Parts: sequence; C-alpha cells; structure tokens
Amino acid sequence: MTMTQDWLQHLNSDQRQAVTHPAGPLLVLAGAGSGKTRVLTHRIAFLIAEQGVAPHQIVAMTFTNKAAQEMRERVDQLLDGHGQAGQVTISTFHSLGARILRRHAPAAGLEWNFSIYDDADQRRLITRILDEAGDERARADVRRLQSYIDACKNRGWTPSQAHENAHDARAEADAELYANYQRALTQAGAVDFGDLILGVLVLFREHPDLAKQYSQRWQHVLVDEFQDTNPAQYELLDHLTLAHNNLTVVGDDDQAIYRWRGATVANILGFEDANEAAARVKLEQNYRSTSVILEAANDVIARNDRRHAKKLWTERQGGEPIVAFTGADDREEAAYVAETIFDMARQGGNFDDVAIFYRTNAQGRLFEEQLRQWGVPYRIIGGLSFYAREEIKDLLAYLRCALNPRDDVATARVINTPRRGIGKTTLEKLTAATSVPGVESLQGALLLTLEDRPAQNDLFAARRPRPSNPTERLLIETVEELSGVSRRGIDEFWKILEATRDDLLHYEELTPVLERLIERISYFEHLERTDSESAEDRTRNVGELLSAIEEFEQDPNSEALIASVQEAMPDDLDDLLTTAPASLRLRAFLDRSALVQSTDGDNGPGQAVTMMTIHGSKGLEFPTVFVAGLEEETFPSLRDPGDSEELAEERRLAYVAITRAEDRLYMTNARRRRVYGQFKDTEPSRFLLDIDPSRLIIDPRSAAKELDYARDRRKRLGAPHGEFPEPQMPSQGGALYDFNQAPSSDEHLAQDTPDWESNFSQSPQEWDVTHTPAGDDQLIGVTVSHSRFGIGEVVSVSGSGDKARLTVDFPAVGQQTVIRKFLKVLG
DNA sequence: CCCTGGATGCTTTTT
DNA sequence: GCATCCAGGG
Repeated sequence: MTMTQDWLQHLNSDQRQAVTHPAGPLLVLAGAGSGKTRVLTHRIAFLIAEQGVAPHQIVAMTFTNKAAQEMRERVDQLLDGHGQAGQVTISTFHSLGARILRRHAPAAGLEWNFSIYDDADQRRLITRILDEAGDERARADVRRLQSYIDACKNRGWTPSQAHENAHDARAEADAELYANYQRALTQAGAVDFGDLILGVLVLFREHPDLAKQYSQRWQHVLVDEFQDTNPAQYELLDHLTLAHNNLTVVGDDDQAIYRWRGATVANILGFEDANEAAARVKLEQNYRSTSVILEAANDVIARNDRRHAKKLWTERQGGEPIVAFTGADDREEAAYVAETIFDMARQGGNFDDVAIFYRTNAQGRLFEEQLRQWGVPYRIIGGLSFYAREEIKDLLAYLRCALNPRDDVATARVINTPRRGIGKTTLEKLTAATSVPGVESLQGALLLTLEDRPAQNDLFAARRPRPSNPTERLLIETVEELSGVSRRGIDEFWKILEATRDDLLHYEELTPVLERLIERISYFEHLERTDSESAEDRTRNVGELLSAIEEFEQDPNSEALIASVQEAMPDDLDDLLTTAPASLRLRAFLDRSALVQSTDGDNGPGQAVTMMTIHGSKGLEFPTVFVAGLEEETFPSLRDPGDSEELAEERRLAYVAITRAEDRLYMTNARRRRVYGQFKDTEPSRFLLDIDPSRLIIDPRSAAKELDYARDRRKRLGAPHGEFPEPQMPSQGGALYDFNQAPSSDEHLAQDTPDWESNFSQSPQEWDVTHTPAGDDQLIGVTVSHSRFGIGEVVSVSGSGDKARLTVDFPAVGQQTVIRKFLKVLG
C-alpha cells in the first residue's frame, strides 16, 4: 500500500480532491469544522511524498502562531520517519515578513538590527511626532492616526501612495503625518507590524529579481484562513507565486472577521476571477457539531448575502438543544455560567472541554470573579499579553536599546526608570537635539553630555554632531550645558547601557545578562517602591520572563530562529556587539516576543476552563461552549448602525462562536449590564432571536421566560415566527438556584470545593465533599504564595501532606481553598 | 524633578 | 470602573 492510499482512507472525497490537486491555483472553500487544517497538512505531505516536491520548496502561511504551531506538529506527524517536516516553512505572515526583511535589510533601507515596534511603541512615536510639530490635534487623534497608518499599510500604500490617494485636506494632512512617522521609524531603526508586510512589498517592488528568487525557492504556497487576508498580504502572495502560481488558499467567507483590520472578503470571493485557471473544492461536511448546533449557526448566517453558496451538513443528527439563559444582570449571567460548569464537573465533566466566549475582553473579568467563587479553574487566552505588562516592557526596553542604540522609543521608556532625575524637561531637550545631523538618536544626544566619549562606542564612532545653523547649535548647547541631577542621571544611565552591552559581549547566554541588569538597576526595589501591593506579582512576572528566556534558549526550535537571524546578518558586519552570540539570541528572542501574543494559553498544568474573545476562538473547538453577552450593543456591537457591512461581520462572528461547539451550546445574556460603571438596560441580541425557537430551551432559572422572547422577537421581526414550544427543563435538571445566595467564598469553598487540580480528572466520583479531616495545624497562620492568587495567609487546613486542602486568605481575591502542593510556603 | 489627587475619556476585535 | 493624563504643591 502506498502512502497516498493510506492517507486517502482518512479523507472524504472532497478533501481528497483538494489534497491531491496537482498544481496551479486552488481555492478550497472549507466550512466550519470541515477539516481544513487536515486538508492543508495532508496536502503538504502529499506534495512531498507523492509529487516529489522538496520540503524546503513549500511555504504555508497562517495568521496566528497558534495555527502555525499546530500545523507544524501535524505535518510532523504525517511525515514521521522522514524527518523532513522541519524544512517546510510554516509561518505567520508577519514572522515570514520579519525574516525576509532582516535577510535583506540593507536593500530594504534598514539596518540588520532593526527593532519591531508594537502598537504601544507606535503610539508613543506618533505622539512624539505630533508634539514636536506642535500639533494641537495631538492627544485625541493619536488613535485615529494610528489606525489610519495601519489602514494604509494594510492596503499596501507607502506614504507617497497615501498622498496620491488623499482627496481632501484632512487626508493630505494625515498622509503627511504618515510620511513623518515613517521617517522617524527609519531613523529609529525600527519597523511596525504593518511594515513587516509592506516593507517586503516595497522590497519586492523595487527588486523584482528578489521576488522572483523567493518564488522559485518556494514552489508551492499554501494559505490558511484566506478570507482574512488584506490587500497587502494578497500582493505578497502575488510576488511569491510569480514563477509558478502554485497557490492553495483555504478559507471560509462566512468566517471573515477581520475587516476592521483591513482584511477584505473580496480576496476570497473574487479568487476565481483573479485566477482563471483556479480549481475549486468545497468542503461541506462538518465533523464537529451536532445538527442542532449547525442549524442554529445557519439560522444566523443565512441572513447575510454575498456569500459563496454552501450547505454544511453533518452525520450527527439531533443533539442536545441549545440552552438559553437570561440573567437579571451581567453578574448573574456570569454566576449562572460558573454554576453550570461547576455542576457539570460534579457529574464527571472535564474542565478542558468547556470554553466561554465573549465579545470584548472586558467581559472576561466578571467570569473570572464568578469562576473563582465556584472554585472552577480557568485560563484566559488573550487579554493583556504577558509582554504588554509594564515590568516586562521595561526590561525588554533596556535590552532593546542596549542592542539597538537608535531605538528611541525603548530608550525614552527606560531612561528614567527607575527614577534617576531625568524629567520631562531634560527629555525634551534631548529629544530636540536628535534633529541635529550627526546626533540622530536619543542615545546620540546623551553622548553630548559625556566628557570623554567612551571607547566602546563603535556604535557612534562615525557620528559627531554637525550643527549647520544657530538653532541647531543652540540645541546642542542646551544639552551640553545640562547639569546637576539630570547630568548625573544621564551618566548613570549611560553606564548601565555600557555595562549591559559589555555583558552581551561576554556572556554566551542571555539569562545572566538580564539577571545582572535587574541587579544593576535594582529593579525589584523599584517595583517595591512604586507599588508595594503589586510588587509581588510583578516580581513573579519578571521571574517568568527569566524562565521564558531560559526556555527559549533551550528550545531546539529557537536554534533555527537564531540561525536565521545570523543568516540574515550581512557578511561584512564587524560590529562586535551585534555579532556576539548573546546578541544574536537576544535579537531572536525579541523578535519572538514581539510577534507572539502571549505565553498564556498553554501554561499551567491541570484542567481548566478556557475563556477568550470570539476572535480568539477561531479555529478552535470545544465539546461545551458558552457564548455570553448576547445583547444588542454588546453583540452585535454596532458603532455605526448604518454600516451594514459591520453588522454582517458581527453576524459572521456569531457564526464563528456557535460553530465552535461540538455537543453542547449555551447562549446567555443579561437584562442589564454595567457599561463604564453604569447599569444600562439591554435587549436580547438579534442573533438569539434569529435562531429558530425549536432548537432552544430556556433554562427555568432564567430571568426572562419564553414569552419575553416571543414578544421581543415579534416586535423586532414584525411578524410571528411560528409557535413557541412549551418551556422545558434543561437536561441537567435541578433545583432553582437562588442567585441572592451566591456561595460565600469562605464557607462554600472551604467545604464543598473539590480539589480539582489534583483529583478531578482522575476520579471525580470519589470526591468526598462532606468529609473534612483535621489536618496539620502548624500551617495555620503561615504565609504562602500561589501562582494565580498571590500571597496569602493560611486560615485552616484539612488533610495532610501534599494533598492537604488549605483555606487561604488572599488579600487580592479573598479566601480560597487550594491544594498544598500548589502553594509555596514563604514563612 | 517628583508625587499626589482629581478629572477625563474610554472599549471592540489582534499580528 | 479603571487606566491615563494633568495641574499644582513639595
């Protein structure tokens, strides 16, 4: 039996057709749950094993690192024993862009060593430019300008193209700012996210030979989630397929949810027009959900027009009805979800099987609170990224500006952190001096204050201030004449930079470099001084950063990344600092931390409920799904009610949410919700009302019974929509839950909370919730720390040894019951 | 220059 | 409700 036949057995005929498509453009319209990743991974394997394509001739692009990671693993499995999977390039659009740009930095007008600015950095830079220009629209407009610049880049427009496309005064002013911004970025030796794509486009436009080389190197290009590509990414694909047009795109127009980020469904809707020879395969069999869930999803999406016609079907006929619940307010909604999950777990359910989705990150907080009350373990995906935390950004900024002296945003961030007397005025003077030729950067300006220029400064060797007029001369003098506190502060800061650069030269590993930096700037003391309450948490985060670096250095995958950074380095580069091994590692690590959203998600052992925004849920599936906040204004969240495209996208978002569910789906809303701290009455989401009532049952504990919905629905739709079924009990049954008596965190948890993390997954039936044996009394009063709850004091103990259950009073979250082995005894 | 307390404005969604 | 910004006093 050949390999092909072996694989084909696992594929349906449509999937097989897509997998074995020989060459040329191919559009795979893959409905939710129809096995698109399967098709992509099998196709890669097919090309290698059956078509004789070398692994390094294949590139597959995704949008998220998670997707890339998963694809890599699955290709790896398929090619097991052939050891070739590692040579296939599987990457996000942005990571690939970063690699290509580094590789050809000089041709792209960049230094090899460029920094990648995230959106906070981007905002700071825009603010600075507006300030310098004395532009009064400043503050209020920063965000708008930021999205304007992004929008340009998403379209593939350079500043001059933006200018050509500006048709009124304001647009021209915006384009002007874009040009200034771009100049500032270049001067800072930096690129933003948009440049990771646009920069490559410009490179390819100006050097068609390069584009051709890449398209010859990669003979087959595969793209996941094609419906979410923007025009810039589309053009990139054009360049990459110049030599062959072997482009496989997989996507689902019904799941296009990134229009706001510049994606255009036109790419997928018009793919066949743009590629006349394109073959098309439709995947319509859903392997994920019950027919009830699938039909509900269809009820919602059917109201959109301009779709590729397709009809999803499943062999899983029937299934549990969707459970709807309305809370009196948002807190009650969250309490319902938490309790329902708690009950499921009692009946033997698995936390890993459950997910909660919401429209905005802010909604997550209430669920956190309630899950905690019920002792249900959870993890949050997305939200504030690990790398977005203050303390992490500070330390990374130090490393960034040590490595790239021109990185002004990073320099400005830490020049006075911890406080060393360099205040606003001094910073302004320094910044002003950067406009003088030969100074160029903040660090260049710092040098002006130093008596004798440090020998180490190859970095600046060629640079001397070259003021060409009295104004510029004045700017230089202003800095040279700085004295007292700020001068000492600058000295101190400079010494820190030098010492860090020295460490980068002399240590092989990154960890000691960072450790010594932390020590040198007394960072932990700084944390304690600025906010002693959060200091413990932040200190732990810094610890996590250190482990992340260590892990990164030990991960065999990073070797490839580090190697690619080295490979990207020009041969004639003889700068000691930038070629040192630790510098290479640092560059690679910084790239990764800029491009990877967070370390959340795969962390933490043990079972946990997953919470995230609906956007974050794309591509995932869970046996049980809660979709929360189904209210007008919240979901759909319509900023511009007149924009029908916006509503269509919200609808697709609802479609994505519903189709994540395999077996059980809960849809919840609240009658009133706190918005900006104020209660606001709400109406049920139109998406809820779009679902045929026969697929729903209303939980009897719901604050809104059947008729409320019926009335709302009729009012909204203007016509009766068939008879509504009698209210039914949910399949879980059970007594009404009195929401006025939510479990108090001490009593309830101390006695009834089973110890999920250690016992639950193995033998949930064996919990003994009434038996609480007396335990080690010595632990009472002891201070302990927990990875999530922070520091607390032990109140009571039951059981003994590692499995003992301790009730701990955490100032941050109140009393919680935790297993001994998850606690660290502090004293 | 640094800290504080009060005013302000804000929320989609993410690489 | 919360984070960020700003003015004013130390």
